Amino acid sequence: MVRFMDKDSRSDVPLGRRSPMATTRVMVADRNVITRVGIRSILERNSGMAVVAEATTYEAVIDGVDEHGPDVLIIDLDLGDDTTRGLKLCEEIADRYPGTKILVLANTLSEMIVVEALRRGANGYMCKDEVKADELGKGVKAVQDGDTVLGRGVGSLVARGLGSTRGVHEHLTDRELDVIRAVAKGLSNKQIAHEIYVSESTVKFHLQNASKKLNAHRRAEIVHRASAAGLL
Amino acid sequence: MVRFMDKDSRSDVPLGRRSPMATTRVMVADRNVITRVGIRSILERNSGMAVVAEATTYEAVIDGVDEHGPDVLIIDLDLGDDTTRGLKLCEEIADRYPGTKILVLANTLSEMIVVEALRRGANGYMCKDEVKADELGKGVKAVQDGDTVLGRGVGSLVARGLGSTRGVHEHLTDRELDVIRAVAKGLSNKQIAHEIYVSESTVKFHLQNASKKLNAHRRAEIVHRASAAGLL
DNA sequence: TAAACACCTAGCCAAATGGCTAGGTGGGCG
DNA sequence: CGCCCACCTAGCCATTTGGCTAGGTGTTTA
Repeated sequence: MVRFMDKDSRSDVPLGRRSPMATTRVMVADRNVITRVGIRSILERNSGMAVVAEATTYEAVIDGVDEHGPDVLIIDLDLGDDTTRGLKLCEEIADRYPGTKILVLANTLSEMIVVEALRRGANGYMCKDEVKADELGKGVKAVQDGDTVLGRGVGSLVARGLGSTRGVHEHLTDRELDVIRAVAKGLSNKQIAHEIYVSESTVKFHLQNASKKLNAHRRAEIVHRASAAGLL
Repeated sequence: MVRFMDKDSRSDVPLGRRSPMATTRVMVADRNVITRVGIRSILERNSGMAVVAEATTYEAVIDGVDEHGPDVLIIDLDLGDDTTRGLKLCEEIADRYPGTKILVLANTLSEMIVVEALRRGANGYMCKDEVKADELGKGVKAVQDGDTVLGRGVGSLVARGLGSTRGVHEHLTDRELDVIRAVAKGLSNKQIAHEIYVSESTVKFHLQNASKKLNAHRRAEIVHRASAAGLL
């Protein structure tokens, strides 16, 4: 079952279905102290859950999950300078620790990232700026129950995306990202070619492919979209 | 006095200097519930301060300050779709309510925004992702005391910036921002000209000026910088 | 093994861009 | 009153770009 949390769909979330004594054990991964404290407060006070571990780096997430085996991992994919690594982390956790459900709590809302995260094993995706206090606890409970949760705004975004393009799961390759990052620095194709030791043609090739994947037609737009997706 | 919070300079913050009974009254403006709860927890539990009001929109900030007259306003400049409005808000608060000190707590760290905020009356600038739990309370106390506080990373950034370019306070005009936002959408100069009802020459003119101010040489770089500064 | 994929290269051409000079207007401020 | 500033326009020209077609390699995977 997939739960959308747009509008007033909150009423359909069945509360008290689970054994009331089984405290949900949560782990929080976010580089931001304020956010960690906030999540802890909300979860422990209002939902009777226990935050058993925290992490601020990609490495610490693995260690924490391994050591504490939480029921749910709330994670911000951006734990360093590379969101892509957060996605890989999702995959690894989902793979090695199937008992731990993953709820992504992101700063930015990008269709591409959402789809990628879900594809790689995340059980839910919510946006920090959109989520209401009570929704957080409900979201955690839902993913623990095995549901897929899409927070406010996320659901409609994905639905819209799925309708428009067939694949959508088209993610940028490493090389394409290299080129995009260079473009963001204001380099010309020639300069980029020189920087990454390939011909100018190759740079253009990667850029063309990236354009199609991001549905952009100008390098400025590519940079904008990549930036909005937290990719650079 | 300006306090930098890089490295281990925390030891030089004089604690207990103020009357121990005068509880600091704080107002928090941030669209993100988690952040609001987090700040409240940190401040009330560890520093004995009181969060007397919260706000999630630009309008509500003014109302809250007017009604509660907090000692310190902790604000995220990005309360909507336009960070520029947050800057104007700073100016207005500093102007009309000099009794309320302003501590900006930003998501992103951009030299331009920092300088602009301070120029318009903010008393401190900290970055959410960099700040440590204890620094938040100390920062609030410091701005209340009339000091200017620059959080970890912010101080060095500004110092570096001040040394490099003479002016730096060069901020983008409204029109330049219009054009940059259009560029980010992937429009050509011709399309932009049509969209904002000016000639193509004018679009190029604004872009050239923006290039100089942002020290960029290609539109992709302009978009990147503006994006990093939270301007689009 | 064949397909799929990331990656690399070449050339073509119209269109867009960057970098400049050289003008114009109206509003605000010392 | 000048002066600065945001804003608007024009033209020039070398360079860059977008979009295309048409190849090539090596690795992974069904």
